[in-house]
Amino acid sequence: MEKKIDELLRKSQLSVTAGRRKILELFLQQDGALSHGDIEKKAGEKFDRVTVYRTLQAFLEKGLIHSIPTADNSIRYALCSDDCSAGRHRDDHVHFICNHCGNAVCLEDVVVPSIRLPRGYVVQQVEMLVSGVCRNCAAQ
Amino acid sequence: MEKKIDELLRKSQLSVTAGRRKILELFLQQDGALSHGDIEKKAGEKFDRVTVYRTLQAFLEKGLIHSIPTADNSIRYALCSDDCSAGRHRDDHVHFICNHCGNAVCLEDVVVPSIRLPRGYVVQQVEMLVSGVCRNCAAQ
DNA sequence: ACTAAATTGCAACGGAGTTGCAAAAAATGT
DNA sequence: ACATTTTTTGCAACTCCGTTGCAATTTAGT
Repeated sequence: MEKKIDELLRKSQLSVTAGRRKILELFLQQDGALSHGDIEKKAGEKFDRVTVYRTLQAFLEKGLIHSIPTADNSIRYALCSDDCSAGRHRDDHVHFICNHCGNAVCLEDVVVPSIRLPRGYVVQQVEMLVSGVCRNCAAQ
Repeated sequence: MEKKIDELLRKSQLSVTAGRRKILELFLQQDGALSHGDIEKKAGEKFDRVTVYRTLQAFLEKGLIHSIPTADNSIRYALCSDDCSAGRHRDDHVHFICNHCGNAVCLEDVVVPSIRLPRGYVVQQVEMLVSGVCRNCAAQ
């Protein structure tokens, strides 16, 4: 695990530091998405707010994570799949947010359907955000 | 026009005030979506920030407008179609944001396609956000 | 191990959004 | 039209989020 984390960082051309290790570990332990606040809480008091911001920004730039916009204006982040990097970004899956537990997850298997826009529009990115009740919450 | 505005407000069970008239007018004059900041600028120095916040909140609650989440964490608001009200909300169209001019518009004619989620998930709302280049910007 | 480059923590700042409260304006009943 | 009640507004103050500059520390490369 330790190895894997350091490898991932190096592969993304990021210096290996305690903060980045810890934050990347949090993402790997979690199958859902994390907000800045989540990370600050889970990381304990060990890192400065600013470091968390800058780490997330670096991860974003290097294509380690991608951001998920939400209706309540609180951006979440989730690990990208292996074939993402700073250059190319494959991010064509649907995002789901549970209105009950608040968790956000990537539904990697659900591909965003293609759509036709009126003529004249150029499509660059499509984001599909589904909210409802997740599997865990619905089961209760 | 004046008449129409007052009627709309009354229909939504909102007291008619200068601020609400003005802000609703801005939405009617505009075919795109407006952010809080846009409204403050366009309304001039006439209204307090707080009034704008509270007005938007009131409009949201009464179903006059709906919010559009964006990737850059700046919520926009757009007029709802006529058949929306505090009770029922029909909001099944695609939203488009231009990366060039920054404008956000509702593509009322483009319906969000239905999707199948893995079993166990309960879908309550689907938001589809397309970004790219809008008709006006692409034409140049 | 040494040096250059990158990262971190701190302090400070600016912007966004919220709340309490008194003054002002709108709605209501007569 | 007027008085009363209810709602809305503006102000001040506050919190929270995110950013920036800078000095100190840590990492990477040789």
